Amino acid sequence: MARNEMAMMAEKKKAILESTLKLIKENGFHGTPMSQVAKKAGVAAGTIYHYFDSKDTLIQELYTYTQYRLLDAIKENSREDMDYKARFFSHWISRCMFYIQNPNSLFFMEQFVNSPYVQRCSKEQDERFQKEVIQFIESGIENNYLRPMNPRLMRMMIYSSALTAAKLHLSEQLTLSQADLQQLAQMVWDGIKKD
Amino acid sequence: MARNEMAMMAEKKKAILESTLKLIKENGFHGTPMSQVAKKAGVAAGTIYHYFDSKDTLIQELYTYTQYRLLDAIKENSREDMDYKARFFSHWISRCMFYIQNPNSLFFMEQFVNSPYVQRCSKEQDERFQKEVIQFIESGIENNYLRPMNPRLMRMMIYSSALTAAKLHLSEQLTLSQADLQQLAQMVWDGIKKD
DNA sequence: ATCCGTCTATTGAATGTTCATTCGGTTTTG
DNA sequence: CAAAACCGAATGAACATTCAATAGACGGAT
Repeated sequence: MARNEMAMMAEKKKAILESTLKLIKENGFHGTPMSQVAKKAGVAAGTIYHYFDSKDTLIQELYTYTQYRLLDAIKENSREDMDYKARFFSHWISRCMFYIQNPNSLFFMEQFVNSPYVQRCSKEQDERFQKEVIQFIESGIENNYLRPMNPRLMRMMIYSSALTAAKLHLSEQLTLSQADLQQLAQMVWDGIKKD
Repeated sequence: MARNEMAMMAEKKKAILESTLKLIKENGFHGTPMSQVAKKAGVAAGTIYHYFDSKDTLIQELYTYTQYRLLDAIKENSREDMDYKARFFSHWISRCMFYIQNPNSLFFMEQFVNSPYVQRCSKEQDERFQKEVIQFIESGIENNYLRPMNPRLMRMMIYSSALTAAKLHLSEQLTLSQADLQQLAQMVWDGIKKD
């Protein structure tokens, strides 16, 4: 069993991260004591401190972990051979679906980015996550698909609409079908496209 | 000094609310002990409990308080005699400006709505705040200004874009001029208008 | 194959701190 | 003078973090 040594470790660390995610969604940053995280993850309280320096660190890492899972989900559905509009639709819908399918992640991220934690977080890391999307938007502007506009601003408009749609789907009974998502993506597209 | 009895009381209560707002923006829900709130508000810890049953209640009331201030700010700029598009622009820009001018409120509200507090909050109250906007949107659809679409969804799209723009303005150095706001409102309008 | 020593992973009770809330008393108001 | 507003030290619970002790894994020596 030499080879799953790492896997075992990763499993336990992952269990801690996932438990934290779920508990924070349910009870918020406050209201989720380390003791509960430990219990839910099936480890002792002390074990958490083997993997994370502190509660703050745990939460910071949880944010990074969630970001990666979101990016992976988006990339999975995108193909190089699609035209620009199709790639935009794919990106927007993937993002929205990820939020819908991972409500714990959604609420955690939202709490995180609006909390003082985010200020303690490195800017560089955030830049890295943003870069790809910004470039995609910039190329859209250059090639006259999109109206000329600050790419960061446009990026935020795209993000927030996906986020909002997902929240609405989750909060109320307003079930969004695949067709609804298409319509929404269309709406956002109409807002940012050239002409 | 008979007449400002209420005013005095209100002043102290208001001081508590405002202090809480500021501290939560800076330190989050956790990280703002009642003792600090008291200190910043210039009252004793016990006094807070004269006005609010508990910390939870304080935060709930703070949310309501903030909602009212936002609504007032929006109504102030809107006139009955404007045409539909102008009223939409006014609403969107007022909302965005309120967020920009009241960052404490913005971050508090965002933290609140993504926290478990909101679930303990009465649905009815939220409905009441929403009703006016929903009606405005419904009338827009009926009169063929807006594309037919679930008004709640459309409302969220409008909200989130204003919110997002304000966040961007506050977070980065990307200063949004009045012209930028106009352009953004235009962009949202293009997304929701008929045709 | 068996033992040994070392390193890592894990445990959970103990520690010390922080904080929400209480309450008996004081001041202010009408 | 009675009621309301206000004070702030005291209380007790909750919590993050520590640490001494245990268990397990691995490599190398026999």
